[in-house]
Amino acid sequence: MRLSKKERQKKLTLALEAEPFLTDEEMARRYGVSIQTIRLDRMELGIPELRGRIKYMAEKNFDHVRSLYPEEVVGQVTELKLDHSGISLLEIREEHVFARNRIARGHHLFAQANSLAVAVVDAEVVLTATASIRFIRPVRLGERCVAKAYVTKETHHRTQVDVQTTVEEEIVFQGVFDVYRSKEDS
Amino acid sequence: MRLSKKERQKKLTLALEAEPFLTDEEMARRYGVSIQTIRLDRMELGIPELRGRIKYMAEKNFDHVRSLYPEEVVGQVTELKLDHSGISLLEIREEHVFARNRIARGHHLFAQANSLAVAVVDAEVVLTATASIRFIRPVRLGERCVAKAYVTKETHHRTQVDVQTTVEEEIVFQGVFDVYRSKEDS
DNA sequence: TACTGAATTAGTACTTGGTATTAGAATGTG
DNA sequence: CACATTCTAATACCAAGTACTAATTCAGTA
Repeated sequence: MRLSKKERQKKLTLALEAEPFLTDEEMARRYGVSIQTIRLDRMELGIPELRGRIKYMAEKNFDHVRSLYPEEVVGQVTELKLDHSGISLLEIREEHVFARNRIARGHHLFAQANSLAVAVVDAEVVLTATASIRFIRPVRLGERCVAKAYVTKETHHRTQVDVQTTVEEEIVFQGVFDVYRSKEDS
Repeated sequence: MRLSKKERQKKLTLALEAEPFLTDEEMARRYGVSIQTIRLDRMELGIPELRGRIKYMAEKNFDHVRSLYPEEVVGQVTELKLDHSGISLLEIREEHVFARNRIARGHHLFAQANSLAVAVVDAEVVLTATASIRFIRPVRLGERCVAKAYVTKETHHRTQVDVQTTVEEEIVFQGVFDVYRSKEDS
């Protein structure tokens, strides 16, 4: 057997997220099933036909020009004491959450914490080596995440940074980052 | 006399600028001419058909949105066996690296691994609970990261997923994700 | 007024990427 | 084995066209 129905449907969903301009024919070819099967899949998943998807996107573009900027650093750094501590702020917006349940994807919280951990270390090259993290409770759309980082240990080429992220004083994320650094800035 | 050819064609051009989603039929109705006349007009003016216009807009929108919006699942999922394993691909591009040294920011590798770990788990709600990760060697601009995820343990509401990311067979990242799930799909 | 050329309309065959529906075949499971 | 699920096939139909041919209408003029 090639793929289970479920797997194919999941792949199909993911594929269409990345490439919404695929025809049923092309998808049938990719997964080695008939075009009818793909159509049944779309029915079950409630995915509209190609022309519908295209039109939806075109309309979104036409009357709702989006102006989102790619963030340079994840979160807004509000305080920074090099080699000591730092604070950053991240408000959870649409682009951070799962569409289904509006819960923030873990990697955004990680990204906030990680980039802060890297930012507090004062060196030319700073890279995360290892990290141990906990997502303590789900974070929802609209919540403001405050990440606080503290340098807890420093050895030859390593720095340990503890990060704690809170939403309204409640801890939602914890991480210990072991960061590698070299060519220390003076 | 209704309108001269020139006048009609000028109006038509303007109308389509304001409302690009008009069918030939609708335009024919508006100007009181036959559908064939409208088609001849479009030919002469080099205006593509409705579906072409829509698609063009959708593509513009897609490129625009995609470059600004973080992808749903980070990386391209190429294989997926639910509750068993999965593979995803991520090519490191400009937006993933530090400008200074062109080394990928850790959180992108994490995001690839994390979203893959979440994707392989077959349940309605899937959230990362904890993770323990290691960045084994820096990944550079242009390198192709292949993340392989395997489910290694399953308990009541938890699934453990091990992810290993390689670049040309060389391990660059390792992570153990402890994933919470609920309301299993039937 | 009849003629000419441009403009318009009509009609047919064909295309893409589907929907909607019915029916049958293949596969997996109790 | 029987049965259900899953998959494939086949047909009729649709929108919104392209491509092409042919006929008709109109406007100006010789």
